[in-house]
Amino acid sequence: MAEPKSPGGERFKQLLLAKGLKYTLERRQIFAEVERMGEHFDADELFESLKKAGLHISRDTVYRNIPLLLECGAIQKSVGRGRREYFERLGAKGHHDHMVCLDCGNVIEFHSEQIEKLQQAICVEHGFELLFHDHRLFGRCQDCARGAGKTVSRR
Amino acid sequence: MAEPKSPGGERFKQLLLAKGLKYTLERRQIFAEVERMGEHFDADELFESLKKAGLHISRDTVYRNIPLLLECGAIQKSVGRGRREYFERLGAKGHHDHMVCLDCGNVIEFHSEQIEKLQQAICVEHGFELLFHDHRLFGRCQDCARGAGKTVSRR
DNA sequence: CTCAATGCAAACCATTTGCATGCAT
DNA sequence: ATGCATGCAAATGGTTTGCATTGAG
Repeated sequence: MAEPKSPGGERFKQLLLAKGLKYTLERRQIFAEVERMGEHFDADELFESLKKAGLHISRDTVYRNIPLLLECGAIQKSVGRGRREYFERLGAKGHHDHMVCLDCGNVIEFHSEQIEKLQQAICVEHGFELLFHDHRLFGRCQDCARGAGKTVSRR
Repeated sequence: MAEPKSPGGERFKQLLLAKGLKYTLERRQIFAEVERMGEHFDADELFESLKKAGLHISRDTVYRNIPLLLECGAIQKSVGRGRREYFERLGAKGHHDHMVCLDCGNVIEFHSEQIEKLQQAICVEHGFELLFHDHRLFGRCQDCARGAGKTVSRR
């Protein structure tokens, strides 16, 4: 099996190396699958995807490697429905954050270079090494704000 | 015990009435406790708070009433660390955000007026009515960064 | 060769649900 | 009276962990 050539793959490998962790076949496969995944997914969907691809990697291994994927910036936490933790691939599209409509559940993506920079500056101030972040704005989207407060649908 | 005089309390009562639900002592107490809670909390913290207040309301009842609190706008979903669902009192003032150390779990608070303003501006751009937000930075705090990264401690 | 990674199964634990009883309406 | 609400206990289900085995370095 070929070495991953994507820049993300390199970063993943570097992280493992730097931490003295092993660059196993499973990790390569999980990483590769992430790059094939849709934009949003949860741990179980990733696991199912691997299974469908004919690989036999246990769900546990997927779970155990998610922190590493987060740390190397391959994925970021995302907004999910229900109890599951949702993730999001950080592809060519790059990093972005979310506005979540509390009424209809709709998610709008946004990105602000300025905010990213301020964030980074704050971390430097505190001697904090920033690995990834989670920035969500909750409120009402244009449509729902117009339609004005009916029942607040949960879930 | 006096009737709740807060506007939120009225709204809560109205909602129950409108739905043909009962305005029980427990519901009154839960609601009152929410108004005394800090800005962010989870179901269990709310339950513990009630217990500390000398009331004997079961955890289940707290859980069962959270949807109603959401619906009447007393609280909104927030995001917290770990597996628990976090909530946030609406109308709470003085929002601050957090840096979470992935190694030691330590939480550092920060606040940036500039970021808040940029956030607000982005929302206006999208016609999004911002109610509250969640902004967390994950990484390694000064102490842990110095001690250098070995184990990927989760949690 | 050594220690970390994996798979399996069992454990966890926040949240949910079924059921009998208890109250608000 | 009527039927939703509560408390208890047991169930759920996503995630985590212990342990024996495998495999990367």
